[in-house]
Amino acid sequence: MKPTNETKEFCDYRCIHEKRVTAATHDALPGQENQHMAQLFKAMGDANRLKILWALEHEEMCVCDIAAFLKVSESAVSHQLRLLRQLQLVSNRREGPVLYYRLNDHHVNELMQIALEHTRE
Amino acid sequence: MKPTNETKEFCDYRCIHEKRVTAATHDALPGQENQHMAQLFKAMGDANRLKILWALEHEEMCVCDIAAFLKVSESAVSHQLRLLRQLQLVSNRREGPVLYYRLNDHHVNELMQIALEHTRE
DNA sequence: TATTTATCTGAGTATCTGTTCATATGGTAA
DNA sequence: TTACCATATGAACAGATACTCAGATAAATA
Repeated sequence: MKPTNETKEFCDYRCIHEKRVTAATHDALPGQENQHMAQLFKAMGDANRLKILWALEHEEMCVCDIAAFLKVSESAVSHQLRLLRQLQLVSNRREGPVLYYRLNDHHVNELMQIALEHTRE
Repeated sequence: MKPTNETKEFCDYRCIHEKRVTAATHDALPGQENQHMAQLFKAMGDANRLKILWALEHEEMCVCDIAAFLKVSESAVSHQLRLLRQLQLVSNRREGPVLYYRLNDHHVNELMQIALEHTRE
């Protein structure tokens, strides 16, 4: 699949990579930013995590609230919250033994709103 | 961890689920929309697919262009494009045996821009 | 027709992910 | 202290995912 000038002149339907690939490479995101963005989307790309983020957008909730809401175990929720915490999408506040979680990133809501529009078209 | 009114009155640090859970349930997305949104984010939550979408935002490209750009096999690209096609995020146009792919959803770019802002804060 | 190019597809496989389960930690109250 | 509650954590397991490989398909040309 190596395109060459000969093949290009010989037969005009052959793929001509160079220009497009170099253009794409030129406009490409730095690998680090691309990776970071993918990580964000991946975090939002799970039905339960997305429900958590949607709920926390409206009101802070503790782990067992979320577990009851999602109808899954508190352990499962805790694992998901750890992931969201590591990405700094949520933060928490302690009140006695109870941890109240809330959204910690204003982009998350914007992303959810656009995705919602998307589903409604 | 069933919360009851007795426990609530008895000990004020216990979780009080009912109000929050019912509030969250009230504001919750329909399961179908939630699932659809998660699917969109999941599709964008892979480094290679995100690179593809980013590249196609700038210029239409054929499969072997994309493969050369990403430095992965054409087969792998074809599998990823099928996924993106099924979600109607990209579409293609045939020119002889060559298929040129392009973005087919104006939300994708908005989402990428916000995610990019996110990474830069 | 046979051949070549570009792409697609299904099967197989290694890796990643999300859950469960058991256990640990931190805070509160008797 | 001891008991209890809310949450966190690590190991283990099942299912999902993304790649490779071999073969199929569609279009152009000889």
